[in-house]
Amino acid sequence: MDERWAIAPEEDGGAVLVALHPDGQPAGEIVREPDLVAAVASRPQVTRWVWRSSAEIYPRLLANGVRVERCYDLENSEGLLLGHEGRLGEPRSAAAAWARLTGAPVPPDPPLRGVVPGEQSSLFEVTAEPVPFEALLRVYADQLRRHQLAEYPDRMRLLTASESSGMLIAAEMDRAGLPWSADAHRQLLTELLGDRFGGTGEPRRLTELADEVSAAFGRRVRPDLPADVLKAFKQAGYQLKSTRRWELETIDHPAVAPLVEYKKLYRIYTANGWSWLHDWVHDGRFRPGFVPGGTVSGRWITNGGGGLQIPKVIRRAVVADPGWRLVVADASQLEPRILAAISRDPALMEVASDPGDLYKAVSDQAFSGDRAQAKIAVLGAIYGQTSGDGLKNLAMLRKRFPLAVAYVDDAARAGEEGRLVRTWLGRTSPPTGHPLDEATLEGPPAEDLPTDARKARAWGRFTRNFVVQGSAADWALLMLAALRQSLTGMKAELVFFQHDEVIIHCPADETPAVTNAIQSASNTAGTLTFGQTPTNFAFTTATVDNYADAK
DNA sequence: TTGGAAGGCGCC
DNA sequence: AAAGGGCGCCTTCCAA
Repeated sequence: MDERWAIAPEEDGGAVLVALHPDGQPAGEIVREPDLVAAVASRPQVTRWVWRSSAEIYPRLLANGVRVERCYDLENSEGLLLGHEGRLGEPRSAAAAWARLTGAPVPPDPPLRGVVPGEQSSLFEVTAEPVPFEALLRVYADQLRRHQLAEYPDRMRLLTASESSGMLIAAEMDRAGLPWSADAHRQLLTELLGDRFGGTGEPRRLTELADEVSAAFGRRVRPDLPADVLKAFKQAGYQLKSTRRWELETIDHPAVAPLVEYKKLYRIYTANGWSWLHDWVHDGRFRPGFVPGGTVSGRWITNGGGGLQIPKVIRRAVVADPGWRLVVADASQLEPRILAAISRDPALMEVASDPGDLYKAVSDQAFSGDRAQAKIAVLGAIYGQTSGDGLKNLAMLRKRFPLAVAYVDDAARAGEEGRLVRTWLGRTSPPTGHPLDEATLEGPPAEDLPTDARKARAWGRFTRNFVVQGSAADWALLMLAALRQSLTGMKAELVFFQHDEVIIHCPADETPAVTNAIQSASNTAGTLTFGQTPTNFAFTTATVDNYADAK
């Protein structure tokens, strides 16, 4: 019933494959077949395919109408195992893993990015070094052994299995695409930005706003040059540190309003304007190129197109096909609920057992009904707030939810002391010295602390957030896998995923079943990931024709 | 010409 | 209320 096979493509379109024992050893003869797609399609009894890389194989299967139930993605799992072993950043290709097993020189990974807009993502697809099939089998067996050495082997197995499942889902979502109306998008752009000068030039509205800014200063000022803007304000008697919106809005000057509006529209023009539409939307679909586990914390990224940063105002262009609907579902206040589950704080779990407004419930417990204060305190604890009311409120939070606050405080201390932290399922933070810490630690205003101490603090804020954000990503993978499972046999398709939100495109008559599937996937994921806890991972679900109507 | 850093802002 | 976590993308600026 749990039948697993290893498979590898050959250059001529064929494949080599073999049945496997549970310990990864071959359970029969290695066979060669002339057609990879047929080899998979003719073995529906196989419940898990072990392969080097889903990106290498699965798009081809999907293009030929073949779906698989589960897979084990060797290179993705190698990355997770290396991370757990404190070796994040070492090459994770099958060739590298094989080289480490044999003591040969370890080849570096091929670069991750650089795909053409609109094409399928292609991790390791182009330049991956070939590995003998036997090497693949050996690496697999060794990975099974390394799972056993993990801090929590069962959780580690769940992690690699669910992220492998994420790989399948990513490929399926990219194949389906997010329904996108180019006409609606163009109409929206014209409403917001006006006609373009000469048909393809700068939009009229941007020109007008730039003129208003200049008029307010009494001289020509280019709003997209921060240095120019700062100089102009200085001459007008305002000493600003930056031209960030929140700082601009603290002063009273006639240039502020048109400037802020200009920035907003300029951003839409450059990031999601006509050229974006041309590059990224084809045949009524936007295909972002999802990359599961693309960030160290396990959140997904997209391979170009800014797929996870679609501005709210642009969502008007996401339109269901005729007779179809979009079921838009997002997990309510996910991160505090995750914190409840991982810290096992009884009071916070009690609060999180209610699907209703969590911040309201916290404020009833600890902030005499002040929801805003409660929200600041909770988010401050998760993010590592360093100043302001959050600190004062943190004391209150600590009193009522001691285990929850201690959990993130411990993670912060671990980071400050240079130790690793892990998500619930075992995804592990990068060691200090990872390129990330240089990037993270620049910046903030000079404190009265030596550089080293400031860096340690910043790294502590990172590890503090890592355990919550990353465990949320753990949960999301299992939720997606469960949801995919319950959608099999239906016409409904998963078409979008963004951290704590999913969109399913389905025929109108399937919407009740889809809505049920989401809540049950959420419950399943909660128990599978964290075991039995009272925590409720509530979803708010909206059935709409247009994404912009979802909230 | 190209590549990286910095400024800024979109999403969660 | 303050500017704390994770990202991507576009721009300008500057050095190679």
